[in-house]
Amino acid sequence: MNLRYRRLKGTRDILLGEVEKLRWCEERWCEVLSRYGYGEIRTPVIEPTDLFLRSVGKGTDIVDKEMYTFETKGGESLTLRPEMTASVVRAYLENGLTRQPGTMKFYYIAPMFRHDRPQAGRYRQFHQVGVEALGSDSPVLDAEVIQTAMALFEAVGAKGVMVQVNSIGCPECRPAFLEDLKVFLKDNLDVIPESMQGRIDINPLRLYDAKDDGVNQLLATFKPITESLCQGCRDHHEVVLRTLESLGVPFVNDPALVRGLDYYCRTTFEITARSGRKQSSLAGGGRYDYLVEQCGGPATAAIGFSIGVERTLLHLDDKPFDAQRSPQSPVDVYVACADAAAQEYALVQTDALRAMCRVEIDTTGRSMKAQAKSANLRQAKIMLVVGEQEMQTGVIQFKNFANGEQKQVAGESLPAAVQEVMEG
RNA sequence: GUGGCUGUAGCUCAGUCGGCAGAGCCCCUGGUUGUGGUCCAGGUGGUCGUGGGUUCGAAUCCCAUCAGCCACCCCA
Repeated sequence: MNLRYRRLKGTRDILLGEVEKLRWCEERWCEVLSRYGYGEIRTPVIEPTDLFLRSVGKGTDIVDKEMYTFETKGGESLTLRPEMTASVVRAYLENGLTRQPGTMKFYYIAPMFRHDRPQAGRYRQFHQVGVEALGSDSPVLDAEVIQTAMALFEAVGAKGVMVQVNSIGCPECRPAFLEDLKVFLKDNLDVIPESMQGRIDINPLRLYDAKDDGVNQLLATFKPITESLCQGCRDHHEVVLRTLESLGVPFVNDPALVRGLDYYCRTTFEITARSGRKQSSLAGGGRYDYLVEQCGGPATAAIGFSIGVERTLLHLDDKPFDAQRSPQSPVDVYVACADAAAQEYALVQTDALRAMCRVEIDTTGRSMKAQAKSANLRQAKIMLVVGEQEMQTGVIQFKNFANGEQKQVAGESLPAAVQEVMEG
């Protein structure tokens, strides 16, 4: 068909079968998250551009080339959120939650927007399920947060997921490491592809992200960041690893793991799935003890993560749902109508049924055969037939699909008759 | 931003050497003058992604272009 309108690149329509699978996952995730003490938060999808510039950070791909940014008529620069952490911190401050006692724990399942080139498990509008816990600097919380992420995968039956953990230090110990790293990288420029050389001064840690073999081998010869940590970070990291071990969370300590966002400190982690192709990185997160303060609030330690919903679903291919099932919703009672007058009569006569079950009135004017076929497709338990004769007598044809029996039921007795079948 | 693959009916796809545009499913109608899940018969539905070129003749060959998918990059 020559379509006049098409969906935008990297966006998609989610039809009934997949919606049900999504909701199945979401219900489990909400349940798990509430058991870990999280409450849902919903924030606007648009925010001031500056919120992301300053939190996620210039020099990151997200800010430099992936944000949906536009200007309003008033000249204000707005951005469709590319991630959730900055919004949650903003909301935390804006709603005066800094004075709440204890740790504030938020979760979200929400759409994000990034102008990437789409591919399997990667969209321009995609969903993340994630958490943000603000108000505690305890390494025990780090371990609990990582365990929470793993629990979310387990809840939907994701197999073969593994955590990589690292510590990238704090403003006290990281600068010295970064200086050493820069010097080291510049001494070995010939090994580093030109496309990556620009990062050395802006964000040298990101070289660890490179999948270039030469760079990887080069960095493997450099001292791991975990050996450059200050005592505080070192102790913190040790407790995180120890607690994860006690919890039985499967993890590997990976000093080459960094995160692409600027605000992280100390604990960072990533969760990957073992699978041939597809997007193997399913989730990422870490500590951000300085972000709240940087956003104008009181010094507040915090940690969070987010999971890519689409790629997690992709990884769940032994799913309990049939993606090919009918895109039409199931009903309990299907009302076949002979003509327009019968439709009008039927709508009024069956109105009371909607208090107890799902009712579809066929207003297509097709043949009775076609209408009955649809009743079957919609998995109806009962079909009512309304035509001229029924309108005159006030008695409606009532067919029970389960046993094929058909009887006549007066309009006022319909609710009782339907209820009997529904309960049987 | 770079590379690979694919575009034919609503869906899944055939289409040989360049020679009438096809199948299955879906949908509609009828068999059953008002009744499903089985069956039978018939029917609707096409800018062969788009534009150009070669040719007596192009879905098929050539060029361009657009779209989709996949991979790199990066990320979730």
